[in-house]
Amino acid sequence: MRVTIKDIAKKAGVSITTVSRVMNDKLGGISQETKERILKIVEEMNYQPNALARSLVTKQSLTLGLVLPNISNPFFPEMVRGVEDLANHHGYSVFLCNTDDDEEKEKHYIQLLKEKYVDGIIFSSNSRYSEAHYEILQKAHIPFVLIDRGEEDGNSPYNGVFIDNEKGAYLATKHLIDLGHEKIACMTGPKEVGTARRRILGYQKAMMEANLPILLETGNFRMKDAYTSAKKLLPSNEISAIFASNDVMACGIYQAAYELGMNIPKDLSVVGFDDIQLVEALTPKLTTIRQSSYTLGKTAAEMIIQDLKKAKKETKVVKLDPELVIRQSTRSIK
Amino acid sequence: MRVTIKDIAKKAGVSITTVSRVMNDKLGGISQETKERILKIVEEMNYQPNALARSLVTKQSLTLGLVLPNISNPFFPEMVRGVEDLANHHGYSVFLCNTDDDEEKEKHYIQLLKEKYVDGIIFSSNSRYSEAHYEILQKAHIPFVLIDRGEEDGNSPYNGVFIDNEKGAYLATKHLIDLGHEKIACMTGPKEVGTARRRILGYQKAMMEANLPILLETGNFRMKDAYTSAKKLLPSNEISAIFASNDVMACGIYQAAYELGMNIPKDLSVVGFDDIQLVEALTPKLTTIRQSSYTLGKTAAEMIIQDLKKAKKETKVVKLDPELVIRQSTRSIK
DNA sequence: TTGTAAGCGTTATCAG
DNA sequence: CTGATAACGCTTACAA
Repeated sequence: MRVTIKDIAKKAGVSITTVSRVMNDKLGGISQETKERILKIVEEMNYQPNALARSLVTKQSLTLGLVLPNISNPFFPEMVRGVEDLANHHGYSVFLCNTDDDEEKEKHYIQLLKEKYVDGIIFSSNSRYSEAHYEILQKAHIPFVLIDRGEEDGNSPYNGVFIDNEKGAYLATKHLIDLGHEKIACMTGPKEVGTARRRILGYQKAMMEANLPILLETGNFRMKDAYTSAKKLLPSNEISAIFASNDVMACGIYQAAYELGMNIPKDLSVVGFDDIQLVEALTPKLTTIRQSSYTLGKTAAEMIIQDLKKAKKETKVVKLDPELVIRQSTRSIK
Repeated sequence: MRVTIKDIAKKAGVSITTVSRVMNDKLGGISQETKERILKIVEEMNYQPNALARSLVTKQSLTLGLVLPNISNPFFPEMVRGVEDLANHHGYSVFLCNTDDDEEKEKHYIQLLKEKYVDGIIFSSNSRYSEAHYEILQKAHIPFVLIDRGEEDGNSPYNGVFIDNEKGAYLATKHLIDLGHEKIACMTGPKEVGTARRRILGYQKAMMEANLPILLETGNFRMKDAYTSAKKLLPSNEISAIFASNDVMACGIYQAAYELGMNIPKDLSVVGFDDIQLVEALTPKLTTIRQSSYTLGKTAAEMIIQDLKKAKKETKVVKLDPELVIRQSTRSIK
């Protein structure tokens, strides 16, 4: 049996109330002497309060739920780390839930988290935008904040933290334009995915500003598809640069270029999006748009924890700025 | 206020005991009629039992703690996924804890997990083997299983799941030998790290069996160090193959070879270790040793959950078999 | 087939 | 400065 507050009280010859007070540093006013005596016994008996019992009465579990599609997707680990760091810093623990973008699993987890009495949920939903997900969340009556996905409708009625995807794509494209490129293709993600759409928008904006022709080619956010598309695209056009709307696709393009005997950046400049770790291992190192998923996670955790403290809730949406990281896959052709 | 068992009982005109019984499918014998009535009300009022309260009396939280150095390390996400999948399958949730290999944090988290009343802990400790970590765990009196790290002393007194590192290195080296290579170098990790040492052992075993000369070069498990070492090593020797004891170092070797104008696999065969995701994005694709971290996680979770069910505890150590994945970075020179 | 009541380990209220 | 005692939401003998 585990040591409980009762055991401490008995051994110290005081009431459990008193023990509770010293454990929680309640100002109540406890003589220095008893305080020290109790603390010593606590130490001796290696007593740790039962958080379950405590939460039952205080009505807060100091626990958050983190719901995301799949931690194995290289985008998420950093984000998780951000969440965990900040949560822990504020005394919160976090439950990790992988949904595989499956609505049934999402439902299941939200219910589970509710049973576990989490104080808040950080939620990254299915890529395909759907009100349904958020309804489930709403119904659970647990404060939540969306993360990464769900940016699409500007005036979101929910708390959220996102990356400014349009801006990122704009920066990437602008970089190529500034280097003197004119035939610049955009390898896109699936059109139904919000982040993919926003990136296309950013590309188009930059191209239109420079009065250059739009050239879209779909790669579905996948290495293989990007490889295939590039294999077709590159030989037939005089494209001198590609903006790949994620890094994984940039890898596919690297492969295609390699097989076509094209040198990057000599014959082809490439910019990616994400700045996932592997990108530094490529030859040449990939110039890309960094979206700090760590900051994303940290910000989301911060938001929800602050929210929990406040009485009056207000909806807040944060958009983080992406950043161009110039490495070796682009070159000036002026 | 949240709906409680009382609310349901009142609305259904029964005692809370009865409600509890239907919620838990206790055989007790409940009339079909009342059962259905209660279930309907539960549905209507969207009632979910409070797991905290339940755990308080049942003495089990259906919760596990997963303690690891850093989820951002590309080795872990898959492992986490394995743990989570299996845990969830058995109705367990998991708390994620990042320790950064810091002993203070480890202590902190173990205490926290104890407070949260987790039923078991899956623990991946500091690379440097130290009894201290395990003592802390022991003292918490929570069942635990070590994962990945801690393999070193064969007759471990603790439950654990590991990869057979020696065997993996042996397989890698043997593969190169079978291809006809004779001057095979081994790029090693830090000698103090157990996994690194075991991989050296495997390499040496294969080389000695074939009567070939040992050639060790340290790369510290890091890309940059491997790059530097390779840059020095490759020009001066007639090395035709390298076994890199992790994939990240293989990347460094790729870079060095590229800059030295050596073609992989024409001029140099390379085998890695880990099979991290990025490896398929390399050109040419890396031949490597796959250690299924997913299985690692899954097995660990399985072990601890089984352990929780049993009355008589017995220490168990599982060693998983690594697997050679042949891709395009090696070639026969017979 | 159902209900009463004790108890899980805490905190919070109120009294002294 | 300290202590009874109720309460949190649930499960589980034991009764009926």
